[in-house]
Amino acid sequence: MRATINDIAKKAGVSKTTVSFAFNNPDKISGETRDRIMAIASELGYVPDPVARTLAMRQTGAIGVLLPQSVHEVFHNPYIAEILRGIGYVCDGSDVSLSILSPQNGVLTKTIRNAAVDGIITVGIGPGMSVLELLGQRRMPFVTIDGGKHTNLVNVGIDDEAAAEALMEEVLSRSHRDVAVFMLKRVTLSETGDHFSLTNDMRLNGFGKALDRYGLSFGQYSTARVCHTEATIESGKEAARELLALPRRPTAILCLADIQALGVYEACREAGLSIPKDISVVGFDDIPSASYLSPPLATVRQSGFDKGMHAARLVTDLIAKKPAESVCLDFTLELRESLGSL
Amino acid sequence: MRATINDIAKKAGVSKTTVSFAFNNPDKISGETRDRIMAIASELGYVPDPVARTLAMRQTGAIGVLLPQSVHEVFHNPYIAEILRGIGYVCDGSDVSLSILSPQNGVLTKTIRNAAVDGIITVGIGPGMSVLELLGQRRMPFVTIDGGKHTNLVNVGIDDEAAAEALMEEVLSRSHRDVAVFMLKRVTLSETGDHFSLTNDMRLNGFGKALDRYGLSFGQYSTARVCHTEATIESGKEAARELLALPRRPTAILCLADIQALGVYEACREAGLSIPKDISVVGFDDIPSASYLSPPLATVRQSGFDKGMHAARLVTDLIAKKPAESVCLDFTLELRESLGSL
DNA sequence: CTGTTAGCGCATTCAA
DNA sequence: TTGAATGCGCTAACAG
Repeated sequence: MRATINDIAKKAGVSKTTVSFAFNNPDKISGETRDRIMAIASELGYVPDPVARTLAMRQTGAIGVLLPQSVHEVFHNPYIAEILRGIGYVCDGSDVSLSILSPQNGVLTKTIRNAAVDGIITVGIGPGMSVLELLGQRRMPFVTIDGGKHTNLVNVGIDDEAAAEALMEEVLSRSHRDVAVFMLKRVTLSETGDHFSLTNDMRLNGFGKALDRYGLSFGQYSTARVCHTEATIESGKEAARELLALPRRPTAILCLADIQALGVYEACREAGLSIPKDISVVGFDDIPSASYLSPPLATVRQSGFDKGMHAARLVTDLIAKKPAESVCLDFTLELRESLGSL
Repeated sequence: MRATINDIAKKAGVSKTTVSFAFNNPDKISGETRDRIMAIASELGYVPDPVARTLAMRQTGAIGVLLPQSVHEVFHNPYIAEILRGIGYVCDGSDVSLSILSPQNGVLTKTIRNAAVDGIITVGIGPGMSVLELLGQRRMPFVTIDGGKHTNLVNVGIDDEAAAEALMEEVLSRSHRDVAVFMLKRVTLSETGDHFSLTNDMRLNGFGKALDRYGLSFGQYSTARVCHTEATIESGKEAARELLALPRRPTAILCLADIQALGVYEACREAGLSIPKDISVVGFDDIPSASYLSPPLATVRQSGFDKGMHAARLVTDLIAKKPAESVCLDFTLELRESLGSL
């Protein structure tokens, strides 16, 4: 068995308190006893148990990032990586570590109950979802990213509707009338069948507004259609393949995640189509590689790093019982070459 | 204050055990008492405290990934993301969660001591480093990724030396004689000034072997030079800029991380150089976007996903007291267009 | 099926 | 400066 604080105390002929002080409040004891204790500790390979420590101090020194996707999917998505990078930037500077909280057995409930963290940042989970109730039940400080606007909810995000509307406007103003939108598939969150689709819905609204101005609308028989896809290269490729095989293929594809665009590019290459001459492609997020593609990908730039950074600061404040308020960040259109005129 | 198991027990007129069973061993008590307890629990918003649970059960249900880089840097590197994806793949299937363990205050020592995890996977940390000793001191099961070969160390990696040698051979066989290698900067691990550079050194050895066959060698005045860089786009760009400004610029740049190549591409674009006509660029890792660049990046393909997956399985075995042995994975050369002949 | 009891390993208040 | 005692919240062996 591993040595415990008792073993050290006994061997050093002091009490547990003294040993504890040696590690946590060195100034409170004489340098001599401290040295003796530390020597014995290192001899016996003693290291204070983090869990017991956590229980006694009632704080873990970790924050969790709650994601509706599997861990496997999470690290597949460069945009989420950007968010994590922003969160990490704050963690690095404040001695807290990061826990990835993903569904266990496809369900988030258990994950939340078992999470040993001081606070949580959710990504893509909105109000009205049982998950957030559970968080409240645990009296867990939390901040949402892309969780939608809502009073008494601290959220970090952009105006997705406005961003989508602006993007679609650019597409339509270039005479495209036959467009396809790659939505992100909804995800099951708990046994009660929760879904997440907040930003998706907001963006759809935005697209709709712009379409409306041009007398267009989404629909089975219209020329604006929605494809349900995942935020992966493969899914983008697959969906694009289907579209490109249609007798009358769309002239523009809008991906709700840049990462899908990589797949679309490949599908176009396979089909011998040139971007943007034969077909236009636009994305959303502006992941790092977007501008390195050829042609560079037109997209909506929203800083995942900033989102993460703000969220991490806010949850840190919340943990310290300081007040925190929602943040709405800016977005910008990056109209690169992949979007052309008809 | 949050309700505890005692509050529930008291209010339900049962003992703590019964409440505990209601949550963990529902079959051990009558359905009736269970329902009553759960009703009271949800009424009082009771959720078993994960930390106390962990202390009592002596297992956290989490594994940690120990990285010598800051969290911020970690999520900047697509290759590490691939490793994490592999680890995540195993986690998703076995109900364990993932903790990112990065240096605190630039030092890993504290991180290791405070890590509340059942096992650890290190990335880029090798034998002879104090970090591993500390891990042993904590009796913590661990597996290294890219930690080098060593008896009594469970490691997952590839034959870096052979991979580097093969890569350099391809470059030299295409008549390049003036090559630059972008090494990865060493990193400080602890107060005692630990460094990590295992895979780097192995690869340098491999490069050297190939160079040797052509009568070349690294050196200040030779035509094979080493640049110390970080694994980021920016660092790659910066280093490339300097090289391209030289009176006699190299004809080939070898990046030890694909991500740097993105920066090199950009620097070449700025300088009006075409790849591979004016200069060749090769990488290492084969990150997802490598094949989407234009021209596609020549590189050494090693599967980060597989590394992560194997390491996670091994550490899981170790935690379960099962035996585990090192794994050496394959690599393959992806000789894409960015590598040309002189 | 349920209750009693004893830890799990450490932090910390209060006395000495 | 040090020590004894108490609590953190839960699990699990054992007894009934």
